Amino acid sequence: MTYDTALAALADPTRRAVFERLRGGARSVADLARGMPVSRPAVSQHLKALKEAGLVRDEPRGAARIYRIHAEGLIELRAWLDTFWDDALTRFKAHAEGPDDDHA
Amino acid sequence: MTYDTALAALADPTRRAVFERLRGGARSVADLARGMPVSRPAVSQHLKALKEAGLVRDEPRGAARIYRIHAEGLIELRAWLDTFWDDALTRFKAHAEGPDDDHA
DNA sequence: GCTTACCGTTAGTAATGACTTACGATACTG
DNA sequence: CAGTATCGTAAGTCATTACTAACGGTAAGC
Repeated sequence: MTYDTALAALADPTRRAVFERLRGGARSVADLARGMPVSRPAVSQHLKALKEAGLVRDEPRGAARIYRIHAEGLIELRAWLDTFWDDALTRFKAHAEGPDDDHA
Repeated sequence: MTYDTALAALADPTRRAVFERLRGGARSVADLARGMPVSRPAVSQHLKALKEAGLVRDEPRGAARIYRIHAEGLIELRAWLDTFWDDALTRFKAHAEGPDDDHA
């Protein structure tokens, strides 16, 4: 999976809430949907998007499917964010050593 | 700014491309828009969204406005991502020390 | 085998967001 | 002061997305 699919998957507030609900451990769709302001099929659709983004994994357990967070799916996103820190740090060092040249 | 606004701001492919174009240094709207598949006002709108998310800053330079990346705007998003790593690490440790209990 | 529980998908609807064109405002130059 | 360059915004259009209701499939229990 790539960071752009992870970003897009996490951008939706409801989908992100579904994702965050999984922090407490693996849960079923019905379990997740309880207490949420949207219907169970909507939660199922969001879980599908999170799965396609590589952020969650599921496994069958009887008629239910148990979903859990797949933290590895966030690796690329985190690495991408870090490149901006590296940029800022490089720029800071260059500034400390001499005049800043904005355009490479 | 909060991580949810940063996520939403970066989720759009075109807006993210605008953001990434700024890695090379501060640039004007017209400069950024050159070579992009959308119009200059569209780039301006995206820059507005990035600014509201705290991801870029601008300054006037004559009739032009110069935009540059504000990496500090990514702090909260990075911290939020790290909490998932912390969760995974905690869970791994607990697993190594004894039976895994999925539900807290 | 019927009932219950669970869930993914489809089709339809409504809301949202991305983009464009046009326009007016600001800054700079001659 | 007129012309040029730059840019943000408004209004309109269109595509995309989130959500619902309904349905059919699977698994388990009796």
